[in-house]
Amino acid sequence: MASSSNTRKQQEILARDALILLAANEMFAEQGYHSTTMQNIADKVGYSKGTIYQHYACKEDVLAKLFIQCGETLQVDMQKVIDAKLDIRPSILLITGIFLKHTKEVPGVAGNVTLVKSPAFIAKLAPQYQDEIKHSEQIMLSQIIGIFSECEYFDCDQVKSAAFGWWSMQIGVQNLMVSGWDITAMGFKTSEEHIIESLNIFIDGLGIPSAECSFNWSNVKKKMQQILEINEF
Amino acid sequence: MASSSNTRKQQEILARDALILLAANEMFAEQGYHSTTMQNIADKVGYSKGTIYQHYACKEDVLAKLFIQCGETLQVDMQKVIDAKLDIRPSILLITGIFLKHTKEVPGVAGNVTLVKSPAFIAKLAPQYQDEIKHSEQIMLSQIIGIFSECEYFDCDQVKSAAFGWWSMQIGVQNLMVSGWDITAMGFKTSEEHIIESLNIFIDGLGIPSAECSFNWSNVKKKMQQILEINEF
DNA sequence: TCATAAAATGACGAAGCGTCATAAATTGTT
DNA sequence: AACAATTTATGACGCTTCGTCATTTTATGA
Repeated sequence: MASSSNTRKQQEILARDALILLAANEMFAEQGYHSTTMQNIADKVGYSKGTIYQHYACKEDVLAKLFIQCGETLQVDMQKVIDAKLDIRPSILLITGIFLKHTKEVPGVAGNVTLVKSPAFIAKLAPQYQDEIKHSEQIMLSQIIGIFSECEYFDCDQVKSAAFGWWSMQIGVQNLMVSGWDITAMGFKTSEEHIIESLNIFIDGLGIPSAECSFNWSNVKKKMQQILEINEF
Repeated sequence: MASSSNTRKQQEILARDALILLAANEMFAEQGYHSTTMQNIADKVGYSKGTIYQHYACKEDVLAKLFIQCGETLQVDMQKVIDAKLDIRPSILLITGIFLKHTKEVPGVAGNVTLVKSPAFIAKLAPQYQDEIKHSEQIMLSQIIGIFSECEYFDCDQVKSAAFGWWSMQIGVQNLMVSGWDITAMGFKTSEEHIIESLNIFIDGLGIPSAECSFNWSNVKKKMQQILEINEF
Protein backbone atom coordinates (compact mmCIF):
# COMPACT_ATOMS: atom_id res chain seq x y z
CA MET A 1 0.00 0.00 0.00
CA ALA A 2 2.95 2.32 0.56
CA SER A 3 3.39 3.02 -3.12
CA SER A 4 -0.30 3.57 -3.79
CA SER A 5 -0.72 5.74 -0.73
CA ASN A 6 2.36 7.65 -1.69
CA THR A 7 0.98 8.27 -5.14
CA ARG A 8 -2.37 9.42 -3.86
CA LYS A 9 -0.74 11.80 -1.42
CA GLN A 10 1.56 13.05 -4.17
CA GLN A 11 -1.44 13.74 -6.36
CA GLU A 12 -3.06 15.69 -3.56
CA ILE A 13 0.07 17.74 -3.19
CA LEU A 14 0.25 18.28 -6.94
CA ALA A 15 -3.37 19.43 -7.01
CA ARG A 16 -2.74 21.87 -4.19
CA ASP A 17 0.37 23.09 -5.94
CA ALA A 18 -1.76 23.99 -8.93
CA LEU A 19 -4.18 25.85 -6.66
CA ILE A 20 -1.34 27.82 -5.12
CA LEU A 21 0.01 28.84 -8.51
CA LEU A 22 -3.45 29.77 -9.73
CA ALA A 23 -4.08 31.94 -6.70
CA ALA A 24 -0.64 33.53 -6.90
CA ASN A 25 -0.98 34.33 -10.60
CA GLU A 26 -4.32 36.02 -10.02
CA MET A 27 -3.15 38.08 -7.08
CA PHE A 28 0.15 39.07 -8.70
CA ALA A 29 -1.88 40.30 -11.68
CA GLU A 30 -4.46 42.14 -9.61
CA GLN A 31 -2.34 43.88 -7.03
CA GLY A 32 1.24 43.24 -8.05
CA TYR A 33 3.90 40.89 -6.71
CA HIS A 34 5.06 43.07 -3.81
CA SER A 35 1.57 43.88 -2.56
CA THR A 36 0.65 40.20 -2.46
CA THR A 37 1.64 38.51 0.79
CA MET A 38 2.21 34.83 1.39
CA GLN A 39 -0.65 35.07 3.89
CA ASN A 40 -2.91 36.37 1.09
CA ILE A 41 -2.04 33.38 -1.07
CA ALA A 42 -2.54 30.99 1.86
CA ASP A 43 -5.94 32.49 2.63
CA LYS A 44 -7.02 32.25 -1.00
CA VAL A 45 -6.18 28.54 -1.29
CA GLY A 46 -7.57 27.83 2.19
CA TYR A 47 -4.39 26.55 3.79
CA SER A 48 -2.04 28.06 6.32
CA LYS A 49 1.14 29.93 5.53
CA GLY A 50 3.27 27.05 6.78
CA THR A 51 1.73 24.70 4.23
CA ILE A 52 2.56 27.06 1.38
CA TYR A 53 6.14 27.05 2.60
CA GLN A 54 6.18 23.27 2.24
CA HIS A 55 5.72 23.83 -1.48
CA TYR A 56 7.96 26.85 -1.95
CA ALA A 57 10.90 27.87 0.19
CA CYS A 58 10.35 31.55 -0.49
CA LYS A 59 8.01 33.97 -2.19
CA GLU A 60 10.45 34.39 -5.05
CA ASP A 61 10.22 30.67 -5.82
CA VAL A 62 6.46 30.97 -6.36
CA LEU A 63 6.86 33.62 -9.04
CA ALA A 64 9.79 31.71 -10.54
CA LYS A 65 7.68 28.56 -10.85
CA LEU A 66 4.91 30.51 -12.60
CA PHE A 67 7.53 32.00 -14.90
CA ILE A 68 8.97 28.58 -15.74
CA GLN A 69 5.53 27.05 -16.35
CA CYS A 70 4.68 29.93 -18.65
CA GLY A 71 7.97 29.43 -20.49
CA GLU A 72 7.16 25.76 -21.09
CA THR A 73 3.78 26.62 -22.61
CA LEU A 74 5.43 29.24 -24.79
CA GLN A 75 7.99 26.73 -26.03
CA VAL A 76 5.34 24.19 -26.95
CA ASP A 77 3.28 26.79 -28.82
CA MET A 78 6.35 28.16 -30.58
CA GLN A 79 7.26 24.66 -31.71
CA LYS A 80 3.82 24.27 -33.28
CA VAL A 81 4.50 27.35 -35.39
CA ILE A 82 7.97 26.10 -36.32
CA ASP A 83 6.58 22.69 -37.29
CA ALA A 84 4.02 24.35 -39.55
CA LYS A 85 6.98 25.41 -41.73
CA LEU A 86 5.46 28.68 -42.84
CA ASP A 87 7.37 31.50 -44.48
CA ILE A 88 9.50 33.75 -42.31
CA ARG A 89 7.01 36.60 -42.10
CA PRO A 90 4.03 34.61 -40.80
CA SER A 91 6.36 32.58 -38.56
CA ILE A 92 7.71 35.65 -36.83
CA LEU A 93 4.33 37.32 -36.57
CA LEU A 94 2.67 34.18 -35.18
CA ILE A 95 5.34 33.73 -32.56
CA THR A 96 4.89 37.36 -31.60
CA GLY A 97 1.15 36.68 -31.42
CA ILE A 98 1.80 33.79 -29.06
CA PHE A 99 3.74 36.07 -26.73
CA LEU A 100 1.02 38.72 -26.89
CA LYS A 101 -1.60 36.09 -26.07
CA HIS A 102 0.41 34.88 -23.07
CA THR A 103 0.93 38.43 -21.88
CA LYS A 104 -2.82 38.85 -21.71
CA GLU A 105 -3.39 35.44 -20.15
CA VAL A 106 -0.79 35.59 -17.42
CA PRO A 107 -0.30 39.26 -16.60
CA GLY A 108 0.96 38.24 -13.18
CA VAL A 109 3.96 36.70 -14.90
CA ALA A 110 4.35 39.00 -17.90
CA GLY A 111 4.40 42.06 -15.69
CA ASN A 112 7.26 40.68 -13.63
CA VAL A 113 9.68 39.44 -16.28
CA THR A 114 12.16 42.17 -15.45
CA LEU A 115 11.93 41.42 -11.75
CA VAL A 116 12.43 37.68 -12.25
CA LYS A 117 15.53 38.23 -14.36
CA SER A 118 17.15 40.74 -12.03
CA PRO A 119 20.32 39.44 -10.33
CA ALA A 120 19.02 40.20 -6.83
CA PHE A 121 15.88 38.13 -7.45
CA ILE A 122 17.68 35.24 -9.10
CA ALA A 123 20.09 35.05 -6.17
CA LYS A 124 17.24 34.21 -3.79
CA LEU A 125 15.88 31.34 -5.88
CA ALA A 126 16.44 27.64 -5.30
CA PRO A 127 19.36 26.52 -7.53
CA GLN A 128 16.97 24.29 -9.48
CA TYR A 129 14.82 27.26 -10.43
CA GLN A 130 17.86 29.33 -11.36
CA ASP A 131 18.91 26.63 -13.80
CA GLU A 132 15.45 26.12 -15.23
CA ILE A 133 15.00 29.83 -15.92
CA LYS A 134 18.35 30.09 -17.64
CA HIS A 135 17.64 26.94 -19.65
CA SER A 136 14.17 28.11 -20.67
CA GLU A 137 15.57 31.38 -21.93
CA GLN A 138 18.21 29.63 -24.02
CA ILE A 139 15.68 27.29 -25.62
CA MET A 140 13.39 30.12 -26.60
CA LEU A 141 16.22 32.22 -27.96
CA SER A 142 17.50 29.35 -30.07
CA GLN A 143 14.00 28.81 -31.43
CA ILE A 144 13.87 32.47 -32.45
CA ILE A 145 17.34 32.38 -33.97
CA GLY A 146 16.29 29.29 -35.88
CA ILE A 147 13.44 31.16 -37.51
CA PHE A 148 15.52 34.17 -38.44
CA SER A 149 18.21 31.82 -39.83
CA GLU A 150 15.77 30.92 -42.61
CA CYS A 151 16.51 34.32 -44.07
CA GLU A 152 19.07 33.31 -46.67
CA TYR A 153 20.39 36.80 -47.39
CA PHE A 154 21.73 37.20 -43.90
CA ASP A 155 25.00 36.21 -42.30
CA CYS A 156 25.29 34.86 -38.77
CA ASP A 157 25.82 38.29 -37.21
CA GLN A 158 22.80 39.80 -38.90
CA VAL A 159 20.65 36.87 -37.84
CA LYS A 160 21.71 37.43 -34.25
CA SER A 161 21.01 41.13 -34.49
CA ALA A 162 17.57 40.47 -35.94
CA ALA A 163 16.79 37.93 -33.21
CA PHE A 164 18.12 40.27 -30.54
CA GLY A 165 16.03 43.12 -31.95
CA TRP A 166 12.89 41.01 -32.03
CA TRP A 167 13.54 39.81 -28.50
CA SER A 168 14.01 43.37 -27.25
CA MET A 169 10.83 44.51 -28.92
CA GLN A 170 8.97 41.60 -27.40
CA ILE A 171 10.20 42.30 -23.89
CA GLY A 172 9.42 45.98 -24.37
CA VAL A 173 5.89 45.54 -25.62
CA GLN A 174 5.12 43.19 -22.73
CA ASN A 175 6.24 45.94 -20.39
CA LEU A 176 4.10 48.53 -22.10
CA MET A 177 1.07 46.25 -22.09
CA VAL A 178 1.19 45.49 -18.38
CA SER A 179 1.99 49.05 -17.32
CA GLY A 180 -1.16 51.01 -16.54
CA TRP A 181 -0.49 53.28 -19.52
CA ASP A 182 -3.58 53.74 -21.67
CA ILE A 183 -2.10 54.43 -25.10
CA THR A 184 -5.50 54.49 -26.80
CA ALA A 185 -6.18 57.67 -24.82
CA MET A 186 -3.28 59.22 -26.71
CA GLY A 187 -4.76 58.42 -30.10
CA PHE A 188 -2.95 55.11 -30.47
CA LYS A 189 -4.46 51.84 -31.54
CA THR A 190 -3.95 48.76 -29.36
CA SER A 191 -0.45 47.59 -28.49
CA GLU A 192 -1.10 44.38 -30.42
CA GLU A 193 -2.02 46.18 -33.61
CA HIS A 194 0.93 48.55 -33.44
CA ILE A 195 3.54 45.96 -32.63
CA ILE A 196 2.41 43.70 -35.49
CA GLU A 197 2.60 46.68 -37.84
CA SER A 198 6.04 47.54 -36.48
CA LEU A 199 7.24 44.00 -36.97
CA ASN A 200 6.02 44.04 -40.55
CA ILE A 201 8.24 47.09 -41.06
CA PHE A 202 11.12 45.24 -39.41
CA ILE A 203 10.60 42.20 -41.64
CA ASP A 204 10.43 44.43 -44.70
CA GLY A 205 13.82 45.75 -43.61
CA LEU A 206 15.16 42.20 -43.58
CA GLY A 207 14.49 42.08 -47.32
CA ILE A 208 11.71 39.54 -46.99
CA PRO A 209 9.17 40.03 -49.79
CA SER A 210 5.69 41.10 -48.71
CA ALA A 211 3.17 38.30 -48.46
CA GLU A 212 0.22 38.20 -50.84
CA CYS A 213 -2.15 38.65 -47.91
CA SER A 214 -1.52 41.41 -45.39
CA PHE A 215 -0.67 40.22 -41.90
CA ASN A 216 -2.40 42.52 -39.49
CA TRP A 217 -3.26 41.62 -35.89
CA SER A 218 -6.67 40.31 -36.87
CA ASN A 219 -5.19 37.87 -39.41
CA VAL A 220 -2.46 36.80 -37.02
CA LYS A 221 -5.11 35.99 -34.42
CA LYS A 222 -7.09 33.86 -36.88
CA LYS A 223 -4.00 31.98 -38.04
CA MET A 224 -2.99 31.39 -34.41
CA GLN A 225 -6.33 29.80 -33.59
CA GLN A 226 -5.75 27.47 -36.50
CA ILE A 227 -2.15 26.49 -35.67
CA LEU A 228 -2.64 26.21 -31.90
CA GLU A 229 -5.99 24.49 -32.39
CA ILE A 230 -7.89 26.72 -30.01
CA ASN A 231 -11.36 28.12 -30.46
CA GLU A 232 -11.02 31.62 -29.09
CA PHE A 233 -8.99 33.87 -26.87
CA MET B 1 18.95 88.19 6.98
CA ALA B 2 15.91 85.98 6.89
CA SER B 3 15.94 85.68 3.13
CA SER B 4 19.68 85.12 2.92
CA SER B 5 19.67 82.58 5.70
CA ASN B 6 16.72 80.88 4.13
CA THR B 7 18.53 80.67 0.83
CA ARG B 8 21.67 79.30 2.45
CA LYS B 9 19.69 76.65 4.28
CA GLN B 10 17.81 75.81 1.12
CA GLN B 11 21.09 75.35 -0.68
CA GLU B 12 22.30 73.03 2.05
CA ILE B 13 19.13 70.98 1.69
CA LEU B 14 19.53 70.95 -2.08
CA ALA B 15 23.11 69.77 -1.75
CA ARG B 16 22.09 67.01 0.62
CA ASP B 17 19.28 66.04 -1.70
CA ALA B 18 21.85 65.51 -4.44
CA LEU B 19 23.90 63.35 -2.08
CA ILE B 20 20.87 61.24 -1.24
CA LEU B 21 20.05 60.67 -4.91
CA LEU B 22 23.68 59.86 -5.69
CA ALA B 23 23.85 57.31 -2.89
CA ALA B 24 20.49 55.81 -3.81
CA ASN B 25 21.39 55.49 -7.48
CA GLU B 26 24.63 53.71 -6.62
CA MET B 27 23.03 51.30 -4.19
CA PHE B 28 20.03 50.56 -6.40
CA ALA B 29 22.49 49.70 -9.17
CA GLU B 30 24.75 47.58 -6.98
CA GLN B 31 22.26 45.56 -4.99
CA GLY B 32 18.89 46.39 -6.46
CA TYR B 33 16.02 48.57 -5.27
CA HIS B 34 14.46 46.06 -2.88
CA SER B 35 17.71 45.04 -1.22
CA THR B 36 18.59 48.65 -0.51
CA THR B 37 17.08 49.93 2.74
CA MET B 38 16.43 53.52 3.71
CA GLN B 39 18.87 52.93 6.56
CA ASN B 40 21.53 51.95 4.00
CA ILE B 41 21.00 55.20 2.13
CA ALA B 42 21.02 57.20 5.37
CA ASP B 43 24.27 55.55 6.45
CA LYS B 44 25.88 56.23 3.08
CA VAL B 45 25.09 59.96 3.14
CA GLY B 46 25.95 60.18 6.85
CA TYR B 47 22.56 61.30 8.11
CA SER B 48 19.83 59.54 10.05
CA LYS B 49 16.83 57.83 8.54
CA GLY B 50 14.52 60.56 9.79
CA THR B 51 16.42 63.19 7.85
CA ILE B 52 16.05 61.24 4.62
CA TYR B 53 12.32 61.13 5.27
CA GLN B 54 12.30 64.93 5.40
CA HIS B 55 13.34 64.84 1.76
CA TYR B 56 11.19 61.94 0.58
CA ALA B 57 7.96 60.69 2.09
CA CYS B 58 8.64 57.12 1.05
CA LYS B 59 11.23 54.90 -0.58
CA GLU B 60 9.25 54.87 -3.82
CA ASP B 61 9.56 58.65 -4.07
CA VAL B 62 13.37 58.38 -4.04
CA LEU B 63 13.40 56.11 -7.08
CA ALA B 64 10.72 58.22 -8.76
CA LYS B 65 12.84 61.36 -8.32
CA LEU B 66 15.85 59.61 -9.86
CA PHE B 67 13.64 58.46 -12.71
CA ILE B 68 12.30 61.98 -13.31
CA GLN B 69 15.79 63.54 -13.18
CA CYS B 70 16.99 60.99 -15.68
CA GLY B 71 14.04 61.76 -17.91
CA GLU B 72 14.89 65.47 -17.90
CA THR B 73 18.47 64.76 -18.97
CA LEU B 74 17.21 62.48 -21.71
CA GLN B 75 14.84 65.16 -22.99
CA VAL B 76 17.59 67.77 -23.14
CA ASP B 77 19.93 65.42 -24.98
CA MET B 78 17.18 64.34 -27.38
CA GLN B 79 16.41 67.97 -28.15
CA LYS B 80 20.05 68.52 -29.12
CA VAL B 81 19.72 65.74 -31.68
CA ILE B 82 16.43 67.15 -32.97
CA ASP B 83 17.92 70.65 -33.25
CA ALA B 84 20.82 69.27 -35.28
CA LYS B 85 18.24 68.54 -38.01
CA LEU B 86 19.94 65.42 -39.29
CA ASP B 87 18.33 62.85 -41.56
CA ILE B 88 15.91 60.37 -40.06
CA ARG B 89 18.36 57.50 -39.86
CA PRO B 90 21.08 59.27 -37.87
CA SER B 91 18.44 61.00 -35.76
CA ILE B 92 16.86 57.74 -34.67
CA LEU B 93 20.18 56.03 -34.11
CA LEU B 94 21.56 58.93 -32.11
CA ILE B 95 18.53 59.06 -29.87
CA THR B 96 18.87 55.33 -29.35
CA GLY B 97 22.51 55.94 -28.52
CA ILE B 98 21.49 58.51 -25.92
CA PHE B 99 19.23 55.96 -24.23
CA LEU B 100 21.98 53.32 -24.32
CA LYS B 101 24.41 55.80 -22.77
CA HIS B 102 21.96 56.62 -19.99
CA THR B 103 21.27 52.95 -19.36
CA LYS B 104 24.98 52.47 -18.68
CA GLU B 105 25.27 55.64 -16.62
CA VAL B 106 22.27 55.15 -14.35
CA PRO B 107 21.71 51.40 -14.11
CA GLY B 108 19.93 51.98 -10.80
CA VAL B 109 17.22 53.75 -12.76
CA ALA B 110 17.29 51.88 -16.06
CA GLY B 111 16.94 48.55 -14.29
CA ASN B 112 13.78 49.70 -12.54
CA VAL B 113 11.79 51.29 -15.35
CA THR B 114 9.24 48.49 -15.26
CA LEU B 115 8.87 48.77 -11.51
CA VAL B 116 8.43 52.54 -11.58
CA LYS B 117 5.70 52.30 -14.20
CA SER B 118 3.75 49.53 -12.49
CA PRO B 119 0.35 50.62 -11.15
CA ALA B 120 1.11 49.42 -7.61
CA PHE B 121 4.29 51.52 -7.48
CA ILE B 122 2.74 54.63 -9.02
CA ALA B 123 -0.09 54.47 -6.47
CA LYS B 124 2.35 54.96 -3.59
CA LEU B 125 3.99 58.05 -5.06
CA ALA B 126 3.32 61.64 -4.10
CA PRO B 127 0.77 63.07 -6.59
CA GLN B 128 3.38 65.52 -7.84
CA TYR B 129 5.70 62.68 -8.82
CA GLN B 130 2.86 60.77 -10.46
CA ASP B 131 2.15 63.77 -12.67
CA GLU B 132 5.81 64.42 -13.47
CA ILE B 133 6.38 60.84 -14.56
CA LYS B 134 3.33 60.84 -16.79
CA HIS B 135 4.32 64.20 -18.24
CA SER B 136 7.92 63.16 -18.84
CA GLU B 137 6.75 60.08 -20.74
CA GLN B 138 4.45 62.13 -22.96
CA ILE B 139 7.16 64.64 -23.82
CA MET B 140 9.62 61.92 -24.80
CA LEU B 141 7.06 60.06 -26.84
CA SER B 142 6.08 63.21 -28.73
CA GLN B 143 9.76 63.87 -29.44
CA ILE B 144 10.07 60.38 -30.91
CA ILE B 145 6.87 60.70 -32.92
CA GLY B 146 8.17 64.03 -34.23
CA ILE B 147 11.26 62.35 -35.62
CA PHE B 148 9.37 59.49 -37.25
CA SER B 149 6.92 62.03 -38.72
CA GLU B 150 9.75 63.27 -40.95
CA CYS B 151 9.26 60.11 -42.94
CA GLU B 152 7.13 61.49 -45.75
CA TYR B 153 6.00 58.13 -47.11
CA PHE B 154 4.12 57.31 -43.92
CA ASP B 155 0.62 58.11 -42.73
CA CYS B 156 -0.23 58.97 -39.15
CA ASP B 157 -0.95 55.37 -38.16
CA GLN B 158 2.29 54.06 -39.55
CA VAL B 159 4.22 56.80 -37.79
CA LYS B 160 2.62 55.79 -34.51
CA SER B 161 3.41 52.14 -35.13
CA ALA B 162 7.01 52.96 -35.93
CA ALA B 163 7.35 55.11 -32.81
CA PHE B 164 5.66 52.43 -30.70
CA GLY B 165 7.97 49.79 -32.14
CA TRP B 166 11.06 51.86 -31.46
CA TRP B 167 9.86 52.58 -27.94
CA SER B 168 9.24 48.89 -27.26
CA MET B 169 12.65 47.95 -28.56
CA GLN B 170 14.23 50.62 -26.40
CA ILE B 171 12.47 49.46 -23.24
CA GLY B 172 13.36 45.88 -24.08
CA VAL B 173 17.04 46.45 -24.71
CA GLN B 174 17.32 48.37 -21.44
CA ASN B 175 15.88 45.36 -19.69
CA LEU B 176 18.29 43.00 -21.37
CA MET B 177 21.27 45.22 -20.60
CA VAL B 178 20.57 45.48 -16.89
CA SER B 179 19.67 41.82 -16.46
CA GLY B 180 22.65 39.75 -15.46
CA TRP B 181 22.49 37.90 -18.76
CA ASP B 182 25.87 37.68 -20.47
CA ILE B 183 24.93 37.49 -24.15
CA THR B 184 28.56 37.61 -25.28
CA ALA B 185 28.98 34.20 -23.66
CA MET B 186 26.42 32.93 -26.18
CA GLY B 187 28.38 34.16 -29.17
CA PHE B 188 26.63 37.51 -29.36
CA LYS B 189 28.24 40.89 -29.75
CA THR B 190 27.37 43.65 -27.28
CA SER B 191 23.77 44.73 -26.82
CA GLU B 192 24.66 48.16 -28.18
CA GLU B 193 26.08 46.79 -31.42
CA HIS B 194 23.16 44.44 -32.00
CA ILE B 195 20.43 46.94 -31.27
CA ILE B 196 21.96 49.54 -33.60
CA GLU B 197 22.17 46.90 -36.32
CA SER B 198 18.56 45.89 -35.63
CA LEU B 199 17.42 49.49 -35.82
CA ASN B 200 19.17 49.90 -39.16
CA ILE B 201 17.09 46.97 -40.40
CA PHE B 202 13.98 48.61 -38.97
CA ILE B 203 14.80 51.92 -40.68
CA ASP B 204 15.46 50.09 -43.95
CA GLY B 205 11.95 48.70 -43.56
CA LEU B 206 10.58 52.23 -43.29
CA GLY B 207 11.82 52.83 -46.83
CA ILE B 208 14.49 55.28 -45.72
CA PRO B 209 17.44 55.12 -48.16
CA SER B 210 20.72 53.90 -46.70
CA ALA B 211 23.13 56.63 -45.72
CA GLU B 212 26.41 57.02 -47.56
CA CYS B 213 28.35 56.15 -44.40
CA SER B 214 27.37 53.09 -42.41
CA PHE B 215 25.96 53.81 -38.97
CA ASN B 216 27.32 51.17 -36.65
CA TRP B 217 27.59 51.61 -32.87
CA SER B 218 31.11 52.99 -33.14
CA ASN B 219 30.02 55.74 -35.53
CA VAL B 220 26.95 56.53 -33.46
CA LYS B 221 29.16 56.97 -30.41
CA LYS B 222 31.47 59.37 -32.24
CA LYS B 223 28.57 61.42 -33.59
CA MET B 224 27.01 61.54 -30.12
CA GLN B 225 30.18 62.96 -28.60
CA GLN B 226 30.01 65.67 -31.24
CA ILE B 227 26.34 66.57 -30.83
CA LEU B 228 26.23 66.35 -27.03
CA GLU B 229 29.60 68.10 -26.78
CA ILE B 230 31.13 65.54 -24.47
CA ASN B 231 34.65 64.16 -24.58
CA GLU B 232 34.14 60.53 -23.77
CA PHE B 233 31.79 58.03 -22.19
C1' DT C 1 23.89 84.33 27.98
C1' DC C 2 19.66 82.57 27.45
C1' DA C 3 15.05 81.77 24.99
C1' DT C 4 12.98 80.31 21.05
C1' DA C 5 12.67 78.05 16.70
C1' DA C 6 14.33 74.72 13.46
C1' DA C 7 16.33 70.43 12.44
C1' DA C 8 18.21 65.78 13.37
C1' DT C 9 17.63 61.57 15.60
C1' DG C 10 16.50 56.78 16.67
C1' DA C 11 13.07 54.28 19.48
C1' DC C 12 8.79 52.61 18.31
C1' DG C 13 4.49 50.57 15.95
C1' DA C 14 3.03 48.06 12.04
C1' DA C 15 3.50 44.65 8.56
C1' DG C 16 5.58 40.93 6.09
C1' DC C 17 8.92 36.98 5.47
C1' DG C 18 10.33 32.63 6.91
C1' DT C 19 10.89 29.12 11.03
C1' DC C 20 9.73 25.72 14.11
C1' DA C 21 7.58 23.76 18.20
C1' DT C 22 3.14 22.14 18.77
C1' DA C 23 -1.29 20.32 17.29
C1' DA C 24 -3.98 17.60 14.21
C1' DA C 25 -4.57 13.94 11.11
C1' DT C 26 -3.25 9.88 8.92
C1' DT C 27 -1.35 5.35 8.82
C1' DG C 28 -0.07 0.90 10.68
C1' DT C 29 -0.47 -2.65 14.30
C1' DT C 30 -2.56 -5.47 17.73
C1' DA D 1 -11.68 -0.61 17.97
C1' DA D 2 -7.80 1.20 20.48
C1' DC D 3 -3.40 2.74 20.51
C1' DA D 4 1.28 3.97 18.78
C1' DA D 5 4.06 6.00 15.26
C1' DT D 6 4.58 8.86 11.57
C1' DT D 7 3.30 12.34 8.65
C1' DT D 8 1.27 16.77 7.82
C1' DA D 9 -0.78 21.35 9.06
C1' DT D 10 -0.68 25.30 11.83
C1' DG D 11 0.10 29.98 13.56
C1' DA D 12 2.92 32.17 17.17
C1' DC D 13 7.35 33.94 17.11
C1' DG D 14 11.86 36.15 15.70
C1' DC D 15 13.74 39.11 12.46
C1' DT D 16 13.86 42.80 9.22
C1' DT D 17 12.27 47.04 7.17
C1' DC D 18 9.16 50.86 6.39
C1' DG D 19 7.56 55.12 8.08
C1' DT D 20 6.31 58.12 12.43
C1' DC D 21 6.99 61.20 16.04
C1' DA D 22 8.43 62.50 20.71
C1' DT D 23 12.79 63.82 22.22
C1' DT D 24 17.28 65.73 21.78
C1' DT D 25 20.42 68.57 19.52
C1' DT D 26 21.71 72.52 16.94
C1' DA D 27 21.06 77.10 15.14
C1' DT D 28 19.12 81.74 15.48
C1' DG D 29 18.17 86.11 17.61
C1' DA D 30 17.60 89.29 21.46
